[in-house]
Amino acid sequence: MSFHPQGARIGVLVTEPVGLLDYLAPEDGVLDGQLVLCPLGPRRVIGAVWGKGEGGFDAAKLRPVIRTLEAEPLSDELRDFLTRAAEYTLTPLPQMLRMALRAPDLEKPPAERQVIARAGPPPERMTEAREAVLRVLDDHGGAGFAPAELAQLAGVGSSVVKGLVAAGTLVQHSAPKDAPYPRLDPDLPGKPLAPDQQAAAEALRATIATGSYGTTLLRGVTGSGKTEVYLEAVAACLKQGRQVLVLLPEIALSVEFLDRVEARFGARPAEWHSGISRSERRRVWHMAGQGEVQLVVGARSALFLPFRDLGLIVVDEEHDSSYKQEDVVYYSARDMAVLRAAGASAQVILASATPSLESWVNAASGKYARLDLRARYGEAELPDMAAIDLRAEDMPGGRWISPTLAGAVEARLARGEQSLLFLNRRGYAPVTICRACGEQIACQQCDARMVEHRFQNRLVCHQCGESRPIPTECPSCKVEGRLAPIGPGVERLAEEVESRFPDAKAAILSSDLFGSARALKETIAAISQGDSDIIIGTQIVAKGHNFPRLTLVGVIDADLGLQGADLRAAERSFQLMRQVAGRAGRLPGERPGLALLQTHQPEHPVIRAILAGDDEGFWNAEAAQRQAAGMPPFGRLAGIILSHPDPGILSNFARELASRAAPLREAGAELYGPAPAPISRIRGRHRVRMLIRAPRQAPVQRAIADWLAQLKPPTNLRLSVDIDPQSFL
DNA sequence: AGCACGCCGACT
DNA sequence: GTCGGCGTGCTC
Repeated sequence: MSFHPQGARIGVLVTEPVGLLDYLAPEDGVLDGQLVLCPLGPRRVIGAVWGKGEGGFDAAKLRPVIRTLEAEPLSDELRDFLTRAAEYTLTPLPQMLRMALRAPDLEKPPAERQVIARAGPPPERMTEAREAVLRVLDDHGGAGFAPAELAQLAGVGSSVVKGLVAAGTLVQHSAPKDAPYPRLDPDLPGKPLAPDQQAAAEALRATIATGSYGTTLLRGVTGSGKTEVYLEAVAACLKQGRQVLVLLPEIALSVEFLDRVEARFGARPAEWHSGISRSERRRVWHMAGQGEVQLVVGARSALFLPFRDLGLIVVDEEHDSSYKQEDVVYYSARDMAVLRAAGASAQVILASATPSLESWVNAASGKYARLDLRARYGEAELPDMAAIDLRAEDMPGGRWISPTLAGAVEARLARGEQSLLFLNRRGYAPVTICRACGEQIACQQCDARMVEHRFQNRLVCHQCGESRPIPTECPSCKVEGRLAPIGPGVERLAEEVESRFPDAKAAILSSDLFGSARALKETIAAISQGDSDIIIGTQIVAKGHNFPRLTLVGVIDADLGLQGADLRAAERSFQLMRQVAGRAGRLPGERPGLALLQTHQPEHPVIRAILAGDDEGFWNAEAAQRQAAGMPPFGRLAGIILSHPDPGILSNFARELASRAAPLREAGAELYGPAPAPISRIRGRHRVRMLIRAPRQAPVQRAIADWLAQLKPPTNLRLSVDIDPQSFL
């Protein structure tokens, strides 16, 4: 971290897209990483000192930095991380800096507040009110209360406090508003651990002791106590005096988590997410830089906090798709955590019951260490599972419930138990075809077929939400009355249930059929009370609702997620099927629940793995398939999205780009597209996308940068690059 | 990103 | 004749 004396030429990274600019160091000089206020045209902007100046700019035109800001300089570690993250994600460095400077009022001096402290002897005239004030102060060890706060706690007016200050008993002075966080005590005893938890905790403590980088995949189902285990690693890291970051996918989880931290370490950690107040945000940011916060619990953006000495990052529920940011900057928090930890000589713990394939493969190859926790007592066991081979069933057209499944439903009806029929397809029919000309009605904006929603009497595009009334004549050949719905959605399935089980009470759970979350909740509550005999649902039923009398789950089309262009289809399908099947419960003293999967390919590896409850087998099969296809994590993908208000300009530019793919090919990468993006138009901007696939070791980022540098995009064209996209349909 | 400059249409 | 639309270009 070098020092630049006054008047020296320095490079300053500003958050404007212009990026690195040269300035003259201000009076008293500056350090690398220091935050400075700079003149930029008529404006004043914040930047970070980024080494010596480039030197290309006319020395006579250099302007001096206005002043340095009162904040800890960004560490070499953080600046290095931002640089590497920018290169990895192909994000402009200024935008990366923006993420690291997400604290309010950086240009202002540290906020202060007035606090009261004891200063002299008791006042000559003591009153009841004055005694109350002094008692409160003494009870709290003379802690720094604000005047109003103190008066309120003592149950007196603020004039009493003022009077005591005037009498010299108390003194009012200013103190920094950004107070350090209460110390966590890692020496408090943790919960007693079972032997396998103990062993895992010991292994994690050993990785912390190395003081260097490493990543561990911690596998454990809900209830296996993985939180207790990684809290032991947190304790070890805190004992070393290093900071810890715990990333959680949802804020909702954090309240419970904060309580657990408090129970374990005696105080609450700092929080960082979109819901915290301005002043709290500022406090966390500054305290992270000063090393006055030991543990931050946060959303993915917490990865960009200016930690002084980060020793451990825990990514809880590492497979969660919300870790992949897909709006302003495209990045995967899991990958960025590893990147940051590598530069900070910190450890990473990826915790999950169902790890992503990426992490699983990294663990299998030895790149990550791996620890497994078994389920604890009291966990629901998986139901009995079996496939129904649809090729061997009598399935007349327009029917989707096989005789075998129907028989199982009848049996539950007879016993007064509930059945769940799962079909992950909203609406009545996914395809509407013209029997005269063969036309399938498609969305005009998207490359997708319109889905009939009979309750709303409309055709709806599930990509962009466009809808129109159901026509009676074919939009292509204009023939009347030959349009026919093909295939089932939950609404159509409900129709079949009604005709086959006329005496049963059925309920449909589909996200589009409820106006509000509350209406949905009420329906779910009613079902839980046993109001329905047969529940027909899309994937919203997978989300952990508990239906106590539900003993049968029938998956109408287990093949649905297996094919398709999306590379994560099987991965998601596996997790979804496992979750749905898990809804089938055991009644007290009865046999386990039953899950039946209707399929045309019972020998499919994914189906077999689901039936066998064989995670290991599934991930092996999935890994082999992705490897054969050269898909992630064995190959690399990048998605390019181009948008422009004018479709003509957009497609011309996209074609131009596509025709100059030589730099990509030289790096071993292939370019696919351009094709209309899944959402082909957003707020008046047309969108197309391209996909790049490359071998794992190929220098993709470099190749893409070279490729894009060939053409200057027309004004108003927006281009974003998504390295390692999660979905690319 | 802002902010200025600059070059063409509908108003006092 | 001017006010103002937003395309283009610059900021150390």
